[in-house]
Amino acid sequence: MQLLNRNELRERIVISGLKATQQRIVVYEALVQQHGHHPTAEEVYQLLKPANPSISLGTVYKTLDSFVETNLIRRVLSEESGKRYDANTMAHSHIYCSNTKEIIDYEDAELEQLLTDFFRKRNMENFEIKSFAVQLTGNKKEPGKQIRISQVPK
Amino acid sequence: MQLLNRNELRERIVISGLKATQQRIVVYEALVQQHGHHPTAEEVYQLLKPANPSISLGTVYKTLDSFVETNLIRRVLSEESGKRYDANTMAHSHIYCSNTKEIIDYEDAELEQLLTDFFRKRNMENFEIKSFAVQLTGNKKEPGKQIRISQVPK
DNA sequence: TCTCAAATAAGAATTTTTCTTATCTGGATA
DNA sequence: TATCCAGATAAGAAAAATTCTTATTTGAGA
Repeated sequence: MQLLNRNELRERIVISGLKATQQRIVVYEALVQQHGHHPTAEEVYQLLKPANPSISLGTVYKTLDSFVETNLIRRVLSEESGKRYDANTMAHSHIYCSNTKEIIDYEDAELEQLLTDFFRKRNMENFEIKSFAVQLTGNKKEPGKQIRISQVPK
Repeated sequence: MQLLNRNELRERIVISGLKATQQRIVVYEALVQQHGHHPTAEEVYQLLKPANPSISLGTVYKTLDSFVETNLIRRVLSEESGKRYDANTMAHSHIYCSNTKEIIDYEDAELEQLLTDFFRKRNMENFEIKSFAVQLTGNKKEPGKQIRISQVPK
Protein backbone atom coordinates (compact mmCIF):
# COMPACT_ATOMS: atom_id res chain seq x y z
CA MET A 1 0.00 0.00 0.00
CA GLN A 2 1.31 3.38 -0.99
CA LEU A 3 1.66 6.11 1.61
CA LEU A 4 -1.25 8.44 1.80
CA ASN A 5 -1.20 12.09 2.71
CA ARG A 6 -3.50 13.61 5.28
CA ASN A 7 -6.09 14.65 2.71
CA GLU A 8 -6.27 11.21 1.21
CA LEU A 9 -6.63 9.72 4.68
CA ARG A 10 -9.31 12.25 5.52
CA GLU A 11 -11.18 11.48 2.35
CA ARG A 12 -11.20 7.75 2.96
CA ILE A 13 -12.57 8.24 6.43
CA VAL A 14 -15.35 10.45 5.14
CA ILE A 15 -16.15 8.06 2.30
CA SER A 16 -16.45 5.24 4.80
CA GLY A 17 -19.15 7.30 6.50
CA LEU A 18 -17.40 8.90 9.47
CA LYS A 19 -16.45 12.43 10.42
CA ALA A 20 -12.79 13.04 9.74
CA THR A 21 -11.60 14.15 13.13
CA GLN A 22 -7.97 14.74 14.00
CA GLN A 23 -7.87 11.61 16.15
CA ARG A 24 -9.37 9.41 13.48
CA ILE A 25 -6.90 10.70 10.92
CA VAL A 26 -3.87 9.94 13.03
CA VAL A 27 -5.19 6.53 14.06
CA TYR A 28 -5.86 5.59 10.47
CA GLU A 29 -2.50 7.00 9.40
CA ALA A 30 -0.71 4.91 11.98
CA LEU A 31 -2.48 1.77 10.83
CA VAL A 32 -1.70 2.45 7.16
CA GLN A 33 1.92 3.07 8.02
CA GLN A 34 2.07 -0.17 9.99
CA HIS A 35 1.07 -2.08 6.88
CA GLY A 36 1.75 -5.74 7.40
CA HIS A 37 2.29 -5.36 11.14
CA HIS A 38 -1.25 -5.82 12.50
CA PRO A 39 -0.91 -3.73 15.64
CA THR A 40 -3.17 -3.95 18.68
CA ALA A 41 -5.12 -0.96 20.01
CA GLU A 42 -2.51 -0.58 22.72
CA GLU A 43 0.29 -0.57 20.15
CA VAL A 44 -1.45 2.04 18.03
CA TYR A 45 -1.88 4.14 21.15
CA GLN A 46 1.81 3.87 21.98
CA LEU A 47 2.72 4.83 18.41
CA LEU A 48 0.55 7.91 18.52
CA LYS A 49 1.26 9.19 22.00
CA PRO A 50 4.58 10.94 21.31
CA ALA A 51 3.11 13.18 18.60
CA ASN A 52 -0.38 13.26 20.13
CA PRO A 53 0.09 13.39 23.89
CA SER A 54 -3.55 14.20 24.54
CA ILE A 55 -5.07 11.21 22.74
CA SER A 56 -6.62 8.64 24.99
CA LEU A 57 -6.51 4.87 24.81
CA GLY A 58 -10.28 4.72 25.00
CA THR A 59 -10.48 6.86 21.89
CA VAL A 60 -8.14 4.53 20.06
CA TYR A 61 -10.29 1.53 20.96
CA LYS A 62 -13.45 3.33 19.94
CA THR A 63 -11.93 4.67 16.74
CA LEU A 64 -10.67 1.27 15.63
CA ASP A 65 -14.09 -0.21 16.34
CA SER A 66 -15.75 2.48 14.23
CA PHE A 67 -13.33 1.80 11.40
CA VAL A 68 -14.10 -1.92 11.50
CA GLU A 69 -17.80 -1.16 11.45
CA THR A 70 -17.50 0.97 8.33
CA ASN A 71 -15.14 -1.55 6.72
CA LEU A 72 -12.32 0.95 6.55
CA ILE A 73 -10.09 -1.57 8.29
CA ARG A 74 -10.33 -5.19 9.35
CA ARG A 75 -9.72 -7.18 12.44
CA VAL A 76 -7.12 -9.84 11.88
CA LEU A 77 -8.16 -13.40 12.58
CA SER A 78 -6.15 -14.60 15.47
CA GLU A 79 -5.80 -17.52 17.76
CA GLU A 80 -3.32 -15.56 19.80
CA SER A 81 -5.82 -13.94 22.08
CA GLY A 82 -7.37 -17.36 21.99
CA LYS A 83 -10.69 -16.97 23.66
CA ARG A 84 -12.42 -19.96 22.10
CA TYR A 85 -11.48 -23.61 22.09
CA ASP A 86 -12.42 -26.58 19.98
CA ALA A 87 -11.86 -30.26 20.71
CA ASN A 88 -12.23 -31.06 17.03
CA THR A 89 -8.70 -31.09 15.68
CA MET A 90 -9.69 -32.43 12.30
CA ALA A 91 -9.26 -29.97 9.48
CA HIS A 92 -12.41 -27.94 9.27
CA SER A 93 -13.44 -24.40 8.55
CA HIS A 94 -15.51 -21.91 10.40
CA ILE A 95 -18.30 -19.58 9.49
CA TYR A 96 -18.50 -16.40 11.47
CA CYS A 97 -21.76 -14.50 11.59
CA SER A 98 -21.18 -10.81 12.29
CA ASN A 99 -24.74 -10.40 13.50
CA THR A 100 -25.03 -13.16 16.02
CA LYS A 101 -21.27 -13.50 16.73
CA GLU A 102 -21.65 -17.22 16.25
CA ILE A 103 -18.78 -19.35 15.06
CA ILE A 104 -20.22 -22.30 13.21
CA ASP A 105 -18.32 -25.37 12.08
CA TYR A 106 -18.18 -25.83 8.37
CA GLU A 107 -16.90 -29.14 7.15
CA ASP A 108 -16.35 -29.33 3.45
CA ALA A 109 -14.19 -32.18 2.29
CA GLU A 110 -13.96 -30.76 -1.19
CA LEU A 111 -12.65 -27.46 0.13
CA GLU A 112 -10.06 -29.18 2.33
CA GLN A 113 -8.93 -31.26 -0.60
CA LEU A 114 -8.70 -28.25 -2.88
CA LEU A 115 -6.49 -26.43 -0.40
CA THR A 116 -4.40 -29.44 0.51
CA ASP A 117 -3.64 -29.91 -3.18
CA PHE A 118 -2.98 -26.22 -3.60
CA PHE A 119 -0.47 -25.99 -0.78
CA ARG A 120 1.19 -29.21 -1.79
CA LYS A 121 2.11 -27.47 -5.02
CA ARG A 122 3.46 -24.39 -3.26
CA ASN A 123 7.11 -24.23 -2.38
CA MET A 124 7.50 -22.96 1.18
CA GLU A 125 10.84 -21.52 2.03
CA ASN A 126 11.57 -21.23 5.75
CA PHE A 127 8.07 -22.24 6.77
CA GLU A 128 6.70 -25.58 7.86
CA ILE A 129 2.95 -25.53 7.49
CA LYS A 130 1.17 -27.36 10.27
CA SER A 131 -2.41 -26.57 9.41
CA PHE A 132 -4.59 -24.22 7.48
CA ALA A 133 -8.04 -22.89 8.11
CA VAL A 134 -10.61 -21.02 6.15
CA GLN A 135 -13.00 -18.62 7.75
CA LEU A 136 -16.05 -17.27 6.03
CA THR A 137 -17.35 -14.02 7.43
CA GLY A 138 -20.81 -12.79 6.68
CA ASN A 139 -24.33 -12.67 7.98
CA LYS A 140 -27.13 -15.07 8.54
CA LYS A 141 -30.16 -13.78 6.72
CA GLU A 142 -32.52 -15.26 9.31
CA PRO A 143 -30.75 -15.42 12.67
CA GLY A 144 -32.93 -18.17 14.09
CA LYS A 145 -32.43 -20.58 11.24
CA GLN A 146 -29.56 -22.82 10.27
CA ILE A 147 -27.05 -22.14 7.55
CA ARG A 148 -26.80 -24.69 4.80
CA ILE A 149 -24.05 -24.71 2.22
CA SER A 150 -24.26 -27.14 -0.62
CA GLN A 151 -22.89 -27.76 -4.03
CA VAL A 152 -24.83 -26.25 -6.85
CA PRO A 153 -26.03 -29.10 -9.03
CA LYS A 154 -24.48 -28.02 -12.28
CA MET B 1 -17.63 -36.60 17.20
CA GLN B 2 -18.87 -39.60 19.13
CA LEU B 3 -19.16 -39.40 22.88
CA LEU B 4 -16.22 -40.73 24.76
CA ASN B 5 -16.25 -42.38 28.15
CA ARG B 6 -13.94 -41.38 30.94
CA ASN B 7 -11.35 -44.00 30.09
CA GLU B 8 -11.16 -42.92 26.48
CA LEU B 9 -10.82 -39.31 27.56
CA ARG B 10 -8.11 -40.27 30.05
CA GLU B 11 -6.26 -42.20 27.40
CA ARG B 12 -6.27 -39.32 24.94
CA ILE B 13 -4.92 -36.97 27.54
CA VAL B 14 -2.11 -39.38 28.40
CA ILE B 15 -1.32 -40.01 24.74
CA SER B 16 -1.04 -36.27 24.19
CA GLY B 17 1.68 -36.28 26.86
CA LEU B 18 -0.08 -35.04 29.99
CA LYS B 19 -0.99 -36.59 33.32
CA ALA B 20 -4.65 -37.50 33.35
CA THR B 21 -5.86 -35.62 36.39
CA GLN B 22 -9.48 -35.40 37.40
CA GLN B 23 -9.63 -31.74 36.39
CA ARG B 24 -8.12 -32.35 32.98
CA ILE B 25 -10.55 -35.16 32.32
CA VAL B 26 -13.61 -33.08 33.12
CA VAL B 27 -12.32 -30.07 31.15
CA TYR B 28 -11.65 -32.22 28.13
CA GLU B 29 -14.97 -33.98 28.53
CA ALA B 30 -16.80 -30.66 28.61
CA LEU B 31 -15.05 -29.53 25.45
CA VAL B 32 -15.80 -32.75 23.60
CA GLN B 33 -19.44 -32.52 24.64
CA GLN B 34 -19.60 -28.94 23.45
CA HIS B 35 -18.59 -30.08 19.98
CA GLY B 36 -19.31 -27.30 17.51
CA HIS B 37 -19.84 -24.70 20.23
CA HIS B 38 -16.31 -23.34 20.74
CA PRO B 39 -16.65 -22.30 24.37
CA THR B 40 -14.40 -19.82 26.15
CA ALA B 41 -12.45 -20.72 29.28
CA GLU B 42 -15.07 -18.93 31.33
CA GLU B 43 -17.86 -20.90 29.68
CA VAL B 44 -16.09 -24.19 30.30
CA TYR B 45 -15.67 -23.16 33.92
CA GLN B 46 -19.37 -22.40 34.27
CA LEU B 47 -20.25 -25.74 32.69
CA LEU B 48 -18.04 -27.63 35.10
CA LYS B 49 -18.77 -25.81 38.32
CA PRO B 50 -22.08 -27.48 39.22
CA ALA B 51 -20.58 -30.97 39.18
CA ASN B 52 -17.10 -29.85 40.23
CA PRO B 53 -17.59 -27.07 42.74
CA SER B 54 -13.95 -27.06 43.79
CA ILE B 55 -12.45 -26.49 40.33
CA SER B 56 -10.92 -23.06 39.83
CA LEU B 57 -11.07 -20.78 36.81
CA GLY B 58 -7.28 -20.52 36.80
CA THR B 59 -7.06 -24.28 36.44
CA VAL B 60 -9.42 -24.19 33.48
CA TYR B 61 -7.28 -21.55 31.76
CA LYS B 62 -4.11 -23.46 32.47
CA THR B 63 -5.60 -26.78 31.43
CA LEU B 64 -6.86 -25.44 28.12
CA ASP B 65 -3.46 -23.92 27.43
CA SER B 66 -1.78 -27.26 28.12
CA PHE B 67 -4.19 -29.02 25.80
CA VAL B 68 -3.45 -26.54 23.02
CA GLU B 69 0.26 -27.06 23.55
CA THR B 70 -0.02 -30.81 23.17
CA ASN B 71 -2.40 -30.43 20.20
CA LEU B 72 -5.20 -32.19 22.03
CA ILE B 73 -7.44 -29.25 21.24
CA ARG B 74 -7.24 -26.10 19.13
CA ARG B 75 -7.87 -22.48 19.61
CA VAL B 76 -10.48 -21.19 17.22
CA LEU B 77 -9.41 -18.40 14.93
CA SER B 78 -11.44 -15.40 15.83
CA GLU B 79 -11.79 -11.77 15.02
CA GLU B 80 -14.26 -11.43 17.82
CA SER B 81 -11.69 -10.91 20.51
CA GLY B 82 -10.19 -8.72 17.84
CA LYS B 83 -6.90 -7.62 19.23
CA ARG B 84 -5.13 -6.90 15.96
CA TYR B 85 -6.08 -4.57 13.14
CA ASP B 86 -5.15 -4.28 9.50
CA ALA B 87 -5.70 -1.32 7.18
CA ASN B 88 -5.35 -3.62 4.20
CA THR B 89 -8.90 -4.61 3.32
CA MET B 90 -7.95 -6.30 0.09
CA ALA B 91 -8.46 -10.04 0.20
CA HIS B 92 -5.32 -11.54 1.58
CA SER B 93 -4.28 -14.38 3.81
CA HIS B 94 -2.17 -14.59 6.88
CA ILE B 95 0.59 -16.83 8.02
CA TYR B 96 0.84 -17.39 11.73
CA CYS B 97 4.12 -18.57 13.19
CA SER B 98 3.57 -20.42 16.46
CA ASN B 99 7.16 -19.83 17.49
CA THR B 100 7.48 -16.11 17.02
CA LYS B 101 3.73 -15.32 17.31
CA GLU B 102 4.09 -13.26 14.15
CA ILE B 103 1.17 -12.74 11.81
CA ILE B 104 2.56 -12.27 8.35
CA ASP B 105 0.64 -11.10 5.30
CA TYR B 106 0.44 -13.61 2.53
CA GLU B 107 -0.90 -12.36 -0.76
CA ASP B 108 -1.53 -15.05 -3.29
CA ALA B 109 -3.75 -14.04 -6.18
CA GLU B 110 -4.03 -17.60 -7.36
CA LEU B 111 -5.28 -18.74 -3.97
CA GLU B 112 -7.84 -15.95 -3.79
CA GLN B 113 -9.06 -16.79 -7.26
CA LEU B 114 -9.29 -20.47 -6.45
CA LEU B 115 -11.44 -19.76 -3.42
CA THR B 116 -13.55 -17.09 -5.08
CA ASP B 117 -14.38 -19.58 -7.82
CA PHE B 118 -15.00 -22.29 -5.29
CA PHE B 119 -17.45 -20.29 -3.22
CA ARG B 120 -19.18 -18.93 -6.27
CA LYS B 121 -20.13 -22.51 -7.04
CA ARG B 122 -21.42 -23.17 -3.55
CA ASN B 123 -25.05 -22.59 -2.78
CA MET B 124 -25.38 -20.73 0.51
CA GLU B 125 -28.71 -21.00 2.21
CA ASN B 126 -29.38 -18.36 4.87
CA PHE B 127 -25.86 -16.96 4.70
CA GLU B 128 -24.51 -13.97 2.86
CA ILE B 129 -20.75 -14.30 2.57
CA LYS B 130 -18.94 -11.00 2.96
CA SER B 131 -15.36 -12.20 2.91
CA PHE B 132 -13.19 -15.20 3.41
CA ALA B 133 -9.71 -15.62 4.75
CA VAL B 134 -7.15 -18.35 4.87
CA GLN B 135 -4.73 -18.70 7.70
CA LEU B 136 -1.70 -20.92 7.56
CA THR B 137 -0.36 -21.99 10.92
CA GLY B 138 3.10 -23.40 11.30
CA ASN B 139 6.64 -22.54 12.18
CA LYS B 140 9.43 -20.58 10.68
CA LYS B 141 12.45 -22.81 10.43
CA GLU B 142 14.83 -19.89 10.93
CA PRO B 143 13.11 -17.23 13.01
CA GLY B 144 15.28 -14.37 11.82
CA LYS B 145 14.73 -14.96 8.14
CA GLN B 146 11.82 -14.23 5.87
CA ILE B 147 9.29 -16.72 4.66
CA ARG B 148 8.96 -17.13 0.94
CA ILE B 149 6.18 -19.05 -0.70
CA SER B 150 6.30 -19.62 -4.41
CA GLN B 151 4.86 -21.78 -7.06
CA VAL B 152 6.75 -24.93 -7.82
CA PRO B 153 7.87 -24.73 -11.45
CA LYS B 154 6.21 -27.81 -12.78
C1' DT C 1 2.08 -47.76 50.53
C1' DC C 2 5.42 -44.05 50.07
C1' DT C 3 7.39 -40.27 47.74
C1' DC C 4 7.82 -36.28 45.06
C1' DA C 5 7.36 -33.76 40.83
C1' DA C 6 3.67 -31.84 38.96
C1' DA C 7 -0.96 -30.04 39.37
C1' DT C 8 -4.48 -27.49 41.83
C1' DA C 9 -7.33 -23.99 44.61
C1' DA C 10 -7.74 -19.64 46.05
C1' DG C 11 -7.40 -15.33 45.39
C1' DA C 12 -4.25 -11.42 44.45
C1' DA C 13 -2.42 -8.85 40.70
C1' DT C 14 -2.19 -7.45 36.17
C1' DT C 15 -3.85 -6.54 31.68
C1' DT C 16 -7.34 -5.55 28.48
C1' DT C 17 -11.55 -3.57 27.29
C1' DT C 18 -15.70 -0.99 28.07
C1' DC C 19 -18.26 2.58 30.12
C1' DT C 20 -19.41 7.23 32.05
C1' DT C 21 -19.51 11.99 32.03
C1' DA C 22 -18.01 16.53 31.36
C1' DT C 23 -15.91 18.96 27.71
C1' DC C 24 -14.76 19.90 23.06
C1' DT C 25 -14.99 20.13 17.91
C1' DG C 26 -16.12 19.38 12.83
C1' DG C 27 -18.88 20.93 9.71
C1' DA C 28 -23.64 22.34 8.56
C1' DT C 29 -26.12 26.50 8.49
C1' DA C 30 -27.07 31.26 8.76
C1' DT D 1 -17.07 34.09 8.93
C1' DA D 2 -19.62 33.21 13.37
C1' DT D 3 -22.90 30.18 15.62
C1' DC D 4 -24.67 25.93 16.88
C1' DC D 5 -25.16 21.17 18.06
C1' DA D 6 -24.81 16.18 17.25
C1' DG D 7 -21.38 13.53 17.67
C1' DA D 8 -16.54 12.83 19.22
C1' DT D 9 -13.01 13.00 22.81
C1' DA D 10 -10.24 12.89 27.36
C1' DA D 11 -9.90 11.16 31.63
C1' DG D 12 -10.39 7.98 34.54
C1' DA D 13 -13.56 4.69 36.80
C1' DA D 14 -15.33 0.20 36.22
C1' DA D 15 -15.68 -4.26 34.49
C1' DA D 16 -13.95 -8.24 32.33
C1' DA D 17 -10.35 -11.30 31.04
C1' DT D 18 -6.10 -13.37 32.00
C1' DT D 19 -1.95 -14.43 34.53
C1' DC D 20 0.61 -15.11 38.60
C1' DT D 21 1.75 -16.61 43.44
C1' DT D 22 1.84 -19.74 47.07
C1' DA D 23 0.36 -23.22 50.11
C1' DT D 24 -1.75 -27.61 49.59
C1' DT D 25 -2.98 -31.75 47.22
C1' DT D 26 -2.58 -35.59 44.04
C1' DG D 27 -1.26 -39.02 40.30
C1' DA D 28 1.59 -42.46 39.29
C1' DG D 29 6.09 -44.62 39.55
C1' DA D 30 9.26 -46.93 42.96
